[in-house]
Amino acid sequence: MSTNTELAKIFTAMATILEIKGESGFKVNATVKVARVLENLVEDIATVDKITDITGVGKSSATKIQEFIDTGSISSYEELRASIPQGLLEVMRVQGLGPKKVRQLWQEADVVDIASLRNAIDTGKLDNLPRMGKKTIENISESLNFIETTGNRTRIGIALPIAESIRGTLEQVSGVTNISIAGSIRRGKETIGDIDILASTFEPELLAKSFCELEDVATVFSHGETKCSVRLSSGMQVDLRVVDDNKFGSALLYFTGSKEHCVLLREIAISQDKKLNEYGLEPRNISETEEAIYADLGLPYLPPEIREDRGEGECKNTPTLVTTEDIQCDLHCHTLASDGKMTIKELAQEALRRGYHTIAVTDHSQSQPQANGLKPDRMLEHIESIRAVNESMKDITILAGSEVDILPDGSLDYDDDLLAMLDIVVASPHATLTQSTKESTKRLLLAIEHPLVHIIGHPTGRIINKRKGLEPDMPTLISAAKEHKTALEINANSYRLDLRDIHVRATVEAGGMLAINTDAHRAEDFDQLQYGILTGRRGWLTPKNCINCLEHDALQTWLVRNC
DNA sequence: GCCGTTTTCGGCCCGACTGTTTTCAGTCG
Repeated sequence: MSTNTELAKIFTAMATILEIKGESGFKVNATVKVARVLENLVEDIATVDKITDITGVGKSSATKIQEFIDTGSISSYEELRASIPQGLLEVMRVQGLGPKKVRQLWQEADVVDIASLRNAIDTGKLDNLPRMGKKTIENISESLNFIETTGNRTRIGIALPIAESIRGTLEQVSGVTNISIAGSIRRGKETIGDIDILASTFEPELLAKSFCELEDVATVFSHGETKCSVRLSSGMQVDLRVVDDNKFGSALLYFTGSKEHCVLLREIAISQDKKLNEYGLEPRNISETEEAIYADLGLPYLPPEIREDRGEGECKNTPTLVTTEDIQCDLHCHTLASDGKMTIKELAQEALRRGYHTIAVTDHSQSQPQANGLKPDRMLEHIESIRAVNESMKDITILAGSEVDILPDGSLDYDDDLLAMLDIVVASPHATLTQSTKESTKRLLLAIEHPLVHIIGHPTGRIINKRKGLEPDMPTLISAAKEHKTALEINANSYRLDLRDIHVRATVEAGGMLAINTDAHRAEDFDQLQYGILTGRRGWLTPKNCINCLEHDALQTWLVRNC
């Protein structure tokens, strides 16, 4: 785990412990903020000259961070950790339990972890506690069942289709005038905590009823006039908010978040003697559209994907972020030759159907036997087959390429003579993904510097919620990629989304090039593009930094630039 | 704990819903 990630976890834990101990909410918030800043930091915190120069990190936190860098631990954190049972941090994750109730459970019912909480419920130990009625205990018990069976946040590739389906169903309900997905799905985050739907309607009761009676609903948490919460049988929580039609913009802004972005906007409002909430921006009572609210605050329209309080408040103009319509080619796809399900021709026809001018066939190299990776002699035959199909199809260019393994020592899985015969080389790490930062940086650096490599495919090899992947020194890689004109891939597969958003942002700021590829194995995999686009947009990616947005001839020029 | 174009002290975003109360605390987003 990188130092930044480790420290972010420590500060998050510190904040939770402080909460349980009843410390000031402001102190808790400040600590949470330090954790967030560390999570979003691209460079290794150990390499930062003056830690207090980072906004949100003051003297006290900087001292703790420095202590961790020097010694590998933080004494005040260790003391804090020892002051409460460790299992209480887990208990805080139970829906409906906040710091006050957790403290009460601990001090008055000896609850120290999930198991003892379950036991306390089963033995009736909670029955006589103040403000702990039958319903509250029932709710805790139900949440406990849920946390015991699941846990992770949901990948956007799962959550977005569900959200779209719910939105589509509710849109048909009589009286609905406006309906939108909000929350972290609208912002395109790689994982989603719950689904937020915002609607306005002439018949709020009917909409709420329709929502709570959706086929997949397993539990109804709350069923109010303006807010309903349910859990689906899949475990996902869905919140529906109902607002007046003329307040839709301010409500959409509010419920899209992020929380940090909304705080930023309210602070900007306050500095202008205005007041912003989900009902609008006072004193001029602006609420109909998001655009009007941003305009009254003196800001350009900020797309949902960049609403993370990562500097968007400084924007003078709306950034021109990449869209799916800008994408003109896919440069990382598989066929039957390795582990894909399409022939070369089927792949090209699908690309044509999507309006692409170019498609790259990049099957696996020899070190991927489980994926039917091609030995050099098969690769040579495959190149011939690709050229033949390319000749036979008029309206699309089919590139003969390979997804070549970057071996653990940084060498490539084919020799240079073979690589030189290819139109495009995507070099990707697949195995030995537990290397140290030093080893993985060296490994990827060699591939970036290789003159025959065009793109580094899924640079870290992470699988969301499953595999951490490599943790190379990204600023070093980004700077080398710019220098050697090697593009870094955003693998659009929703399991991967690798590079992740903050590294895309760092690449864009460094002036480097990115690719957004679907890594398609079947025709429907092209639909994953939307997740890569969302990740790109979260990284402030513009079409001019994305090679998939190049016109046909410009792409050809880019491909031969180093050869 | 963090921050500063009135500030190095005194603020720090805000409203809905639930369950338990009988006027509101706690949680959530």
